Parts: sequence; C-alpha cells; structure tokens
Amino acid sequence: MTEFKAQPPAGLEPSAASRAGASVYELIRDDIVSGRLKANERLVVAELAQRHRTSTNPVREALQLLRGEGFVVFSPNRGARVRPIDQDFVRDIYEIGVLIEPALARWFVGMATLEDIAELEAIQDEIERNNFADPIRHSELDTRFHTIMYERHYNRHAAELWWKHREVLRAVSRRFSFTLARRAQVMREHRELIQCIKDGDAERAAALVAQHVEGSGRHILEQMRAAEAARAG
Amino acid sequence: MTEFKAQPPAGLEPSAASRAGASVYELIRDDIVSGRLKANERLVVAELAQRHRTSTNPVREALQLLRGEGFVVFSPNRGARVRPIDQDFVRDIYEIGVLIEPALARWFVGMATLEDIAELEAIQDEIERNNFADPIRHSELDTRFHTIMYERHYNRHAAELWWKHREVLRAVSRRFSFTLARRAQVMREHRELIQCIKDGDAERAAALVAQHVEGSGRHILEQMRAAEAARAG
DNA sequence: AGACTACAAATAATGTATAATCAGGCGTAG
DNA sequence: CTACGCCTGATTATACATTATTTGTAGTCT
Repeated sequence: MTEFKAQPPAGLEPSAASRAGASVYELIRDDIVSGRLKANERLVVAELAQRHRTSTNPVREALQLLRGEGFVVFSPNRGARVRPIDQDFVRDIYEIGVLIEPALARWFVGMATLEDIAELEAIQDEIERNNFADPIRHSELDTRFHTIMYERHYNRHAAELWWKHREVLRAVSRRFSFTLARRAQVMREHRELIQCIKDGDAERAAALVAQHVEGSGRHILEQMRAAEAARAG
Repeated sequence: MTEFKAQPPAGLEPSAASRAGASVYELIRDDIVSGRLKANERLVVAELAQRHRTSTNPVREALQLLRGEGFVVFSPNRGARVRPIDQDFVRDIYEIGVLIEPALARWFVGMATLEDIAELEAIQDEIERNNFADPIRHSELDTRFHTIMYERHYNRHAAELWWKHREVLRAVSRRFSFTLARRAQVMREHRELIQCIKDGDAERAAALVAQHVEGSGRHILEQMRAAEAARAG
C-alpha cells in the first residue's frame, strides 16, 4: 500500500531556508492556521524570538514569508498581525477552489492510468474502512485522494495554489467533526467521481468536483457559524 | 475624468514594511518580472544590499517576501534564485485567470451601477482614442477597465490574486507590442462586454471575459515564443 | 469639572553593523 | 580518482542606532 501521509503535490515543499528559520516559520504558521493565535493578534518580534529560542532575525524573515503567503498582515512601523482565518477567509479560498479544482480534475480524467484509478479506489476503500473513526486519518486519506488527481498537472502554479488552500482548510476543519449528512455525501461523491474517471467523462467529473468542493466549503462554514453562535450565545 | 493610473483594486497594496524595505522589495521584484534579472540567477544578499545601499537585513526580508509570493526560490543553505518568468509561468497564471476572472465578472454584472457602466465606457473611449499609440497608457487604461469590474468583489482573496497575476502579465507584456489582430480583438471584446453588462447578461459576460483573458494570454505567449525564436535563430 | 493640547516616556519596528557557524563548491595533493 | 583544506556565502546571533507609534501626564482652555 502507498504512503497515506498527507504530502504536498510535486517535489516542492516551500521548506524554509533552514533549521531555525523553517521551524519558526512552521510553528507560527501552525499557530495561526489552527487558531492558537487569535485573529488580528499582534506578532511582536522579540516575543516570538524568545518563545522559539532564536534570535530576532529568523523571526523577522519568517513573518515576511508569511506575509507573502497571506497569513500575516503588516502595517508600516506597526509590525505584523495575524490575518484572521474567519468565515470570509474560508469562503474566499473555497470559492477559488470551486473554480480551480474542476479544471484540474478535468485534465486528470484525460490522463488517468489504470494504476491511478486503482490507487484512487484503494484510498476510497480505506476511507470507507476508516469511516471517519479517525478524523486525522480521514483528512490524510481525503487529501491524498485529491492529490493523486492534481499532483501531476502541468499547471504547477494552480496545483500549488490548491495545496496551500487545502492546508488551510484542513487545519481549520480539524477543529470540527463531520456531520452524518456530510459523511454520506463525501462517500457518494468520491465513488461517483471514480466512476466518471473510469468512463472518461471529463465534464461530469469537473461538475462533480465543483459540487464536492462547494459542499466541503459550505460544511466548514456552517461548522464555523455554529461554533461562533455557541461562543456568542 | 478619473484617475487613469494603474492601481491595486481595493485599499490594500502589500506595501512592504517601510521605506528601505519597500524599495528593495519593489526594485528586486521589478528586476525579476521585467526580465532584467535572468531566470535562475543567483540572488546574493551581500550584493543586493550593496547595490541598493542598505544592509543585509532588509534584503533578506524582501527575498522572503518574494519567496512567499512565488518570485524567488530558496534552496537551504544555498540562498535565493530568481524564479524563471518563462512561458510555463505565464501560461500557468493566465490559465488561472481564465478560471477566476469570469466568476468575478459574473458577479459584477449583477452589481454594476449606471456610473460603473459610464466609467467603463469612458475608459473604453479613452482606449480607442489612444489606439495603442502609447502602450504604457493603454496598459494602464486596460488594467483600470478590469479593475473597475473586480475591485469591489466580496472575494478579496480572488481579487488580490487577480491583481498579482495582472501585475506580472503587465510587466512581461511591456516587452512586446500588440499585433493588429489583437488590437482589434481587444476593442471588440471590450465593447461587447460593456453591452453584456448593460443587458445584464452575466453568463455571456463571463464567457466573454474567459475568451478575452484566454486571448490575452495566448497573445503574450506567442510574443514570447517569437522573441525566443528570434534570440535562438 | 470636563475636555483638549503639548510634550515626554515607553514600546517596538526598522535599519545597520559585525561576528560566529556552518554547508557546499572548488582546487590541489596524494 | 579520492581526501583534505580553503573559500564563499548563507544562516544565525547580538548589539545598537534610528524612527514611528502609543501612551501617559501636565497644563490650559471653556
């Protein structure tokens, strides 16, 4: 069986410049995406340096990198703040996914080999065997399922964009669990998608992926709204 | 008449942290996008610091920012290199544009006011008056034309993405000039687009934008191929 | 009193300088 | 051809200067 650990598509993980830099970058990024750092929270360089046992230089660089990726916002002479991973943000990126993923999927239908299809089915089997019992595992399997379809796409830019968005959504949805309705929907859509690929029906596959991503986005948004309502009420 | 200087959509220009930082960032970025820095060229921090009369810190931060935006690639312990703005790169981003811009345009059709349409027409008049005589001016007007349609879109992420891609394409195409065929096509498509918006025909507007972006991308790619062939032959 | 302004101190970003380490590349000796 | 050692430059670490923003205080005006 193949590796079922969620991995970036092609051969390129941003992988920060080096040891300290990479670790600071990843730690801060995780803190943002997972919600440990609150929206709009100030990111004071000296504090972060102390917390992560490094000097200020790597922290400053990590923040700039995060700025370039959109996770951190700078105001001149007032430093960095956490970009809020709020409902708007999630909606924005899943809507972009709805536009991009169908195109990636359409291409895949024309390129899929028997091995690809076998692997998709193996993963789907595994997803069903797991049946959401282990949410982390489900997330990894599901990500892998889509990665197989997108990772060989010639448009590296689009694939990279997809992967970045995927990571954010994955981190956000870790906070929630799947509703029964959504579980059934995921299973059904994956199976249907595999069938489309087998049939070589690119258009239907694209439409299905659009629907799948749309559904996934809606699901997360509803969970976020519910959580917020619970917090407020 | 309104401002015809190309400007970012909403109120947010990345605008690096401060004077020196911003200028280093912009200068390096321009050098990359305009082709003054060649593909895969090494970006030695000390050199850049000297050339731009600053210390190494701002340079390193600018490079990290550029990395986050995808213009620079890092290898651990071997520093930064220019990400090649080659045909693949251009194709990648214009293809993404073909997917995203129609969605932005579709939304605009449902939101356009009489003032918006008047402004689009004014700009198109201006474009026709200029008639590609001043290419820079044409580029600014054309960018403004599209900015009007996209800048108020609720999906800030998508609008920002569009703007970043637009800047790259603008810089690349500065090296070339418009073929007669392309000139006519631009005029026709803009006028048709305005008509669609007046009619409230969102679907046709979206299709037209897709075609328009597709055509623009193809045009640039062909120019790039021609230039490369000329260089090689 | 309440509110507003001017100025001073505190906080932190930004830029500069310099050193210490470390990894990779290159040339030379064996 | 391989091993050793040197050189370049990346990366990290400090320390400090400069600048901008924020905050607080005191004095003044209404």
